[in-house]
Amino acid sequence: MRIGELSRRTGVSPRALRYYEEQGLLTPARRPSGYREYEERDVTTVRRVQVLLSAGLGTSVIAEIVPCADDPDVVLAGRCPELLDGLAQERARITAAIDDLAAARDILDSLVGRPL
Amino acid sequence: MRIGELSRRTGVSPRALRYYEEQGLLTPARRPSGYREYEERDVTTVRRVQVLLSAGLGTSVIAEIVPCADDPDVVLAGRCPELLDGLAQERARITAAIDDLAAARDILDSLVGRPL
DNA sequence: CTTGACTCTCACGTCAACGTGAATGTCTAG
DNA sequence: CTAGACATTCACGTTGACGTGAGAGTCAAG
Repeated sequence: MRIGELSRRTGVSPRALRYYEEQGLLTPARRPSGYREYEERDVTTVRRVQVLLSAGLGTSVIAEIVPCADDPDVVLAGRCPELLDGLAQERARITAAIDDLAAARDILDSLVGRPL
Repeated sequence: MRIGELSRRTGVSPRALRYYEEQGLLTPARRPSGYREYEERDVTTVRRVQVLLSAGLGTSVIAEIVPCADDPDVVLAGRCPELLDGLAQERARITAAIDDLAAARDILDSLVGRPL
């Protein structure tokens, strides 16, 4: 499929999809015309990328993750052992971020007079 | 106290403190020399600002909140009724952000093979 | 009086994930 | 064959919360 269809099916702008390629998150084939040709699995990849981005992961980190999880069935992990450390760190970062948000929400609540 | 001490006591850079003033989050007095003179309560204010910033609130929103909570004892809320709506929205935003982060964390876990 | 730490005000630089044209080429339906 | 939708590659613009000098004034200590 071409970039427009992938864009519609994922809700991600063509510009963003080209940006993902520039960052190494996607590597679509090219037609003789230069048009990008995407695969079905790229739909899944793009969705996964979106979630990870919203989690605050940078494109460089995601670029390391994506190829390790290229088989959606096996979904496994031990494939890229050297990533486990980094992923654990990211997980900790996310947990910390959640805690921070909860703390900020508590502050808002106290400002509004809602008891903790 | 001057900007350096406030910086040390809050862990916030002088540049950031000047930025906060520019955004209306702080309004320190000035010495004849032009030096900023901060009060004790500014330490608390800065810390609160930090938490709210980390929660994703913009400086303009915080600028509206800070003066309404200037009395840390009264901590009350109804003082600025017109803010309640906005704050409720922000609260919802924070809650949504927490949910997103939790979802992303679950995805990371599934990638690592950890069961949900 | 001078040194050094501290402060001041511009004002441009940074980073991330794109948005937004501009100029041009490709494809497909009538 | 031609119009229109869709694609390409630059390349600069955006947003927020600051970082980073530059050039100059201030202040306490020796």
